[in-house]
Amino acid sequence: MASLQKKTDMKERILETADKLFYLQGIRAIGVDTIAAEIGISKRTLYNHFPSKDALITAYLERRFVLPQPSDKPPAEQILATFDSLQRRFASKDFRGCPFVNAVAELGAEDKSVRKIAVAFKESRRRWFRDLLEQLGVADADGLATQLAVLVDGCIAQDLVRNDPSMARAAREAARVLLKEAGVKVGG
Amino acid sequence: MASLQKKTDMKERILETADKLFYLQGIRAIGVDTIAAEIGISKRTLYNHFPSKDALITAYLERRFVLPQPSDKPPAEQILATFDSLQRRFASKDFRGCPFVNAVAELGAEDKSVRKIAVAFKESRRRWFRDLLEQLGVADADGLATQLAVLVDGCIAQDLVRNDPSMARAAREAARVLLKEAGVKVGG
DNA sequence: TTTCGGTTACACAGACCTGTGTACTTGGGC
DNA sequence: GCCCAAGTACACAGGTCTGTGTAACCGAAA
Repeated sequence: MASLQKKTDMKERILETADKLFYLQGIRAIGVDTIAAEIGISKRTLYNHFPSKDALITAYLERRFVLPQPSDKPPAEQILATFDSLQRRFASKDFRGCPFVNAVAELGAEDKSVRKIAVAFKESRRRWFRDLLEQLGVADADGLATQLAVLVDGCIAQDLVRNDPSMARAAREAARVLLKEAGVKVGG
Repeated sequence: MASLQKKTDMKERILETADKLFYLQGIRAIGVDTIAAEIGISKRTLYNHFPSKDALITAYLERRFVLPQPSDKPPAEQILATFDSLQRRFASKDFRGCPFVNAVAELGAEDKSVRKIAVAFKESRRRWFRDLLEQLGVADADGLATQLAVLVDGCIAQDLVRNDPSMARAAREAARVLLKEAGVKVGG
């Protein structure tokens, strides 16, 4: 089974490298040769693990589909912490927007499978907000969750263009006001 | 002077077509051959009007740099009308997100001139919001303007992925709450 | 030792890209 | 009628891309 282990290792190494290059430089900007060269493997090996670049793109996006860890912190705190976490990520030079939004922007709407993953991701985050808001007893949890999701993608887009992490603070402040207006007791 | 007229016409025709194709299908996805073929001109003619594809990309984005018309409607109404206008544009099948955000996503951060135009555009809209908020006597006009700009780009990104014009309504509702909280009297 | 899965090196097809070079046509102004 | 700017037709250089074909290699398991 050592060979099988090695096989999955190789697949993961390819995905890691593809992730880094696709995300930082763009999916269309990176060729499979570049990915193989970066790892130091032959292009043949890459194609033995993924049947096509499209499959690699799909796997890249699926790997980026990470849900927030469940937490026992108060829901309102979790919601606001989302924006603090974003602000920290904005500060990194390796942050370059939302990979799903970027992929849809790059590949166009005709690419069904990519758009499907992107929609699923956006909806999963909106639902995460909604569940927390329901725990808080917010009347229109669904509507407010949508507004929070808009704030998240808004500050991400703004930071992508401007490279200004304070966009996350602005979004956080807006979120705080919306929560308060919805009757949620909220701290700092 | 008829020939000069024709010359500018040709340049404008090239730009129009480049705009349509770049915006709907992506800058990297469209080659200069495709643009020339769509107009029915030779590639040589295109290169007689623009020295390079980069120049065409820059001109495309500059042409998209349209400021809102000055209006004598009440400032709060103008602000909220922004989101109504977005909602109408979302409903069109030809809407595919913000061309500036898309260009930065596609071409990467290394492309200085593209990013510069994108930043200028984002900032010009934020300033437009800020001026209106100052007319309304809002205390932190600058901060609130940033929040409104975040809402705009947020619902655009959401609609790009989801194709759901109601994202503009959600952003509008959030904007209404933020305005009210800032002490602005605001209608529906 | 033999076998075999995974990998390598490398050439190649076929497509597409940007940008140029060149000789030809066409139509309006003199 | 002639000129000349603008556009056309078309080949081509030189690069990139995805994906395949093939023969050799290497290390571990039988």
